[in-house]
Amino acid sequence: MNKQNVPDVIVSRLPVYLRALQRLADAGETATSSQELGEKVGISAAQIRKDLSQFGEFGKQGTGYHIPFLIERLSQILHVDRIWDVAVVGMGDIGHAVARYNGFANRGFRVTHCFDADPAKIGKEIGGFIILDAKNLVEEVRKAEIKIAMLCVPATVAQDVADRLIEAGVRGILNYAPLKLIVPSTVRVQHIDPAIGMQRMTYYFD
Amino acid sequence: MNKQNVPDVIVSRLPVYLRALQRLADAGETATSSQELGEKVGISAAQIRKDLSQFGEFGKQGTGYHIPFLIERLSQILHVDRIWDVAVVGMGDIGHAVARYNGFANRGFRVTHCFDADPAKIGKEIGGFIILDAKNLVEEVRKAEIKIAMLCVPATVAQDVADRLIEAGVRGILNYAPLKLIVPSTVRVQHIDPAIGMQRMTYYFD
DNA sequence: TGAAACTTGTGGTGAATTGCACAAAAACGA
DNA sequence: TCGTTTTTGTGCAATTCACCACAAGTTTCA
Repeated sequence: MNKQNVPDVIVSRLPVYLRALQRLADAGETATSSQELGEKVGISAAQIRKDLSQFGEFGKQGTGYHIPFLIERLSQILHVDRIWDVAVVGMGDIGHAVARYNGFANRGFRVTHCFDADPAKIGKEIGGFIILDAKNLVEEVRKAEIKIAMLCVPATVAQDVADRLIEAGVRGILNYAPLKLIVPSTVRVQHIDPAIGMQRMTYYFD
Repeated sequence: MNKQNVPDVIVSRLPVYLRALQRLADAGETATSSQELGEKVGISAAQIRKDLSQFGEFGKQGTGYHIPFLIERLSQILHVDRIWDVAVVGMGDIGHAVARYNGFANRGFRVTHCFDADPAKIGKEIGGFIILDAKNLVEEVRKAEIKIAMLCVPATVAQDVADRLIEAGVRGILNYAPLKLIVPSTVRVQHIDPAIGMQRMTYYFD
């Protein structure tokens, strides 16, 4: 259960397990096995058992895993047994889409703040939120105690905005800008770049 | 240069190198070193040299790498020394955003076809394209010889749409639906799920 | 009841990946 | 010209990671 000892590669798989379990639960299932779960997520059964064993003994021999219980434990481990408020910065096409994204429901997140620097956009409404002036980003994010941000600004200003988010207390950034952010080791970054995903596929094409 | 022998993990880093090199080129730079590139992408210099050496000797001792040449070679290796036509299926918020995404410019891709099954959306224009009827997906995709698709439909129909894309000749799918697709080994899938990215960060939060 | 069928958690093993260190080559400067 | 600096490509070592196999616990069913 010691956080220091769990490799990143294992942590990165836990959300995948959780997502599959929630789909099973939604389908009315109450029990599963490492075998079945492995087929759903494309990971070997042995791998799943070993990953989960890092955090405790959640299964029962002969029976497998009780889905609601495993969901509860994984949610606790991943700290999504609560709702995290999220700020979206940059209200272009991507920011617009993620702000309205309904895929966060029951997964631990909700967008509560949207920012943009463009005067033409400030004050407009998107998905029930008023777009706030990016000038007040540090102040607003700090006041709302937001720890997670989605960065949807152009690459040219991404590092600057990231610095200000961190100054405001943000500890995790989902980065849609096509560059690597330089952040302190206390801050986590996840990169999302569709073009990189596509280039990882075209390599294998003729 | 043998494709079979290059591990996936190395291939997955090449687009990251390419992206950083293109940024350097845009900034007017013509030369770089594994050291400098490593700092830009957050990967050790030795790792970068070893990765590149899988495909040839692109650098020169004492000098480093000539950026335009390395961009050219990496583009060839990743098969983005051409433009791939891309189909977007599902014109919800995400599909809308990726169809209009301008981050593909100069990275080997352009959206040419948009599909949706909703009669209210069919025929409407998005980013210069008319939304086509998903009923004709197989026929249209095959006719246009499209090999890459972005899947932005709800999870409930994602597998079915993926099957039809593959039937139509698609060999790579960028999947925004929150589930693992079952595909033949000849087809590549890249998953994009913002919630999973965020849960990979909250694990490390208190 | 008892045997057969399942399934977990884990020790051991082999493979894959990363990091280190250095020879060799090129550039630079005095 | 010649020593110093820079940098690549790579053999080797160390680490990390994934997989196999099995004892032990549980359920099922005759």
